[in-house]
Amino acid sequence: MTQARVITPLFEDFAKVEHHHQLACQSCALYRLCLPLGLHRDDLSKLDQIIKRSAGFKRHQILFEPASTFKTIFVVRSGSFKTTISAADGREQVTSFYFPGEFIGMDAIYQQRYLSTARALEASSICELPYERLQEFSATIPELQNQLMTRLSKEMSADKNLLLSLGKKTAQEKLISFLLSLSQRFSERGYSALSFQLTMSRGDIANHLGLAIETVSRLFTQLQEQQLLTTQGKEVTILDLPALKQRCG
Amino acid sequence: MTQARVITPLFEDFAKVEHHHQLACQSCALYRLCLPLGLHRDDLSKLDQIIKRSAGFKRHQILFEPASTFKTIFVVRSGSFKTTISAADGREQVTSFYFPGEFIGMDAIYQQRYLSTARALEASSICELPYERLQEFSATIPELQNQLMTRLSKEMSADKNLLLSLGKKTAQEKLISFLLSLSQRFSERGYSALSFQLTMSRGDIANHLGLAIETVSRLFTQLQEQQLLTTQGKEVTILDLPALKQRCG
DNA sequence: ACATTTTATTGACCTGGATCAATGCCGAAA
DNA sequence: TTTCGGCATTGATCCAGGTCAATAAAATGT
Repeated sequence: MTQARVITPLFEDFAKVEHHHQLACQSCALYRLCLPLGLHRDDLSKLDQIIKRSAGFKRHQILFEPASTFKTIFVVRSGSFKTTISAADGREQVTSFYFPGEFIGMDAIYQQRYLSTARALEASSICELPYERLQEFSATIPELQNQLMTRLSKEMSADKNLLLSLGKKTAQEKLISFLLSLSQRFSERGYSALSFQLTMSRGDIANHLGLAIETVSRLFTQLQEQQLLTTQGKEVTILDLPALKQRCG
Repeated sequence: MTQARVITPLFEDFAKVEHHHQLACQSCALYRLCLPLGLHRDDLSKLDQIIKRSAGFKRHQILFEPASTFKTIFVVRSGSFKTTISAADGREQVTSFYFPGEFIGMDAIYQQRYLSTARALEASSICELPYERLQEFSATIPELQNQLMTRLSKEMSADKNLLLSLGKKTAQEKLISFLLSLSQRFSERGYSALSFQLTMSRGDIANHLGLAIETVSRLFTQLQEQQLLTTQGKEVTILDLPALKQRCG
């Protein structure tokens, strides 16, 4: 709870955006993490004009589903999202979590329709990038094209690392790898690397890592007993980062 | 063995390439599956000039490793490859298999170095696409840029589907899904969808699917007992495709 | 503030697939 | 054609993590 207070200010920065939908990229708190990074001033203002800043999403609200046709890549502006992919019989796999500055929906470019379902994990807002316009712009702005390819490639790298986790790691290694990846991403966003709020449920984490909820719960208990971290509900505080890094495989 | 004879002709088409390294894309047997698809005649000949057709790779030969710096995207011309990603302690996960017309190394764009190791599964050959030149060309050939993004997105889709397999499917469902994906890809390449040679070992399959070799072996036996397919060593013949599709989850 | 629902924890027990251990098979080298 | 070394198959046993069941503790709505 003490930590929640530390985190609040920046979340509020992002949240303010909801009251200024047409806030320019240049003055966005996410600038250095987001698509426009490295673009020239005038290219940026062109880009600015095609970006639609969308109104807020409520917890559990759906951003897109496999049914919907692909037109847009989404960038998280505030809050967080998860994507899930479904088997024919309804079993779901949580494929990724997305935080401010991250792109959602890039797997839809091939096939021109979304492969997964994206849902808000909390009150969140996004920017919409119309993919066709983005493509047009890319022709004249090489740096934009480069950014898009890099983003695709980055998500692919993350997916391949998750494949390694799911295929070869023990339950404890999976959870530790996951927490370290969150820690890394939070710290890139200016939050503490050692203490953060999980915006997803235990169920989401378990599903994402191919584990049962009960196993995740027991692992948290176990990691606390080993003095590696502490939890209070959704808050995680890392006590021994080096030890965790050493145990993630 | 009878089937091997059916398959041979096309493999030979691809193999001939090794004796004509500078064969133009326009006359390549893979044209309709490959990057140049949809490019105009003159754009294509420009692209042709930057592509290096490489000499043959032997079975187990390494195409690239994580140490090597990224300069090139590879396209399989004949044969097949696997990529593996390693944990700190040496455990490896086979992340993908690649067949003619498929792109290897796209996860290296972000970070500008290869994340994985790529090895030939059999005698194989490739085309090298220098990434920087490709980027330059993309600026003037929108269709090329589109093709690249689509390829990235396609591999990402495949990875997400594998995540679903690894995270939520039973051993049998994993193997069936894998075989159906191979069947699909072989048929796209003009081979039989119902009878094909596995170019990878049981060990590679097991590793890829997060299973033990013994489990894969038992599953093949089991699927044969259920009259769903037959195997003779590396050759698989699907007997009941609808039943398999129904059992893959 | 209270009731209701959802989410998390903990314990007892079970099982799918891993591991260990032979044995069989096939292809390359001589 | 024989021998050798890596693959593949099959059986016996084991265990990490799943499932089932009961609380407990948060969220959420009224």
